[in-house]
Amino acid sequence: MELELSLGDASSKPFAFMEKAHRQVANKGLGFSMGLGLGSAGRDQEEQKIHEVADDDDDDDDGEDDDDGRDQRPSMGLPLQLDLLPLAPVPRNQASHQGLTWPSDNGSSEAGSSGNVGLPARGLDVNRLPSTAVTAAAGEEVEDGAAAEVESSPNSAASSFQMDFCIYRGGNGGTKRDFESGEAERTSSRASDEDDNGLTRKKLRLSKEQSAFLEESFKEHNTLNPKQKLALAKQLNLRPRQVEVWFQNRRARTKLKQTEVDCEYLKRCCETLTEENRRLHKELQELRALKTSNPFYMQLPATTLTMCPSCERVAATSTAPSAAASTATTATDPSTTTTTTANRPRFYPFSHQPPGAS
DNA sequence: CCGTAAACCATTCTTACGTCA
DNA sequence: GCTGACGTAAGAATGGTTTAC
Repeated sequence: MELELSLGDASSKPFAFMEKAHRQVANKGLGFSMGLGLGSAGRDQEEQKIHEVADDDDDDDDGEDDDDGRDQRPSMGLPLQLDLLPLAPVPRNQASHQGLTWPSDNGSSEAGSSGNVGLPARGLDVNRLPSTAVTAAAGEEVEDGAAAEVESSPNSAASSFQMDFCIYRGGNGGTKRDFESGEAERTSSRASDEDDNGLTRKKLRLSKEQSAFLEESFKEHNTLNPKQKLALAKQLNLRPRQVEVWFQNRRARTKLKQTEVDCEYLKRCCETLTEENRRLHKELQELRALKTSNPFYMQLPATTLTMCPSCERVAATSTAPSAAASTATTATDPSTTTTTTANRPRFYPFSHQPPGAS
């Protein structure tokens, strides 16, 4: 589990997707449902559709995949639906979303266009290039030397934050996407190993402020459209590629954590089913033994087995089978009489309360 | 069918941190 | 208590692949 970082006050309105999630809980009463696609190869084999609703843990945002059609590939196999009760609803993150605005598809919201919007009010502007670096970057991209100038104590968040924004690539290490982004390219740590003096190592990590802001953004949308990406990059003074990569890695972490949760749940299911199987085997042996000792036992037609309305089990006693069946039939609603085998209730001849039914 | 963009995935690499001699 | 080597977890970044359009 991760600690959530909070920014600003805690009185902000919950995010839209959380409201949606709560509606789902209210309407369906499902807190956790999971489908497993079985029988198909490749990625569909492990296709999982997870909706973990109202979970305060930050790895719960898979529901946001609904925003993006990519993850909606239908499972090829027959899905196995598993449901869990909803977790105790905890007030969703206490973080403020002040200033976090998302550009719509038509670009109506220009979150990053103004220096007064969003993080700059919290001091992100301090991470802009120092004057020397800006000067160096005026005609060309900032050289590694500029980053070396500002390198300071790694324990200082502010200083590292500033440094993060001052590390730029020398200009030849960009990927295709970096090139296409047209942004000043920050150096990767790999490239930075070949420093001028070979002694300094550039910081790779994003600052806490940047990560927190990205985290908040991820809670809002776990995928980005190009405009959102650009706006975030502009707000955080990062390359769009960095924002893209951060979201990709964040989705991967979310998926990994969810997979771990699913694995634990399936393990418990497996244990339960194993126990059920063991119990049924034992029951079958007892029935066979009983049949051997009393050949007339279990000669009743299936239509005489009646569902007990209280425990939803077939009513029966260890007394004379015909009498028990007839009394049970007359004592219950005839509509509960079981005649099919497709949904045949379990038969517990030795106790009214099924094992483990507590 | 082909090209492109976006997302995913596996992997590498860096950094921070804990442990221990 | 301090220090450096070492191991490890977390996260940033990369290249290849898949998928939708």
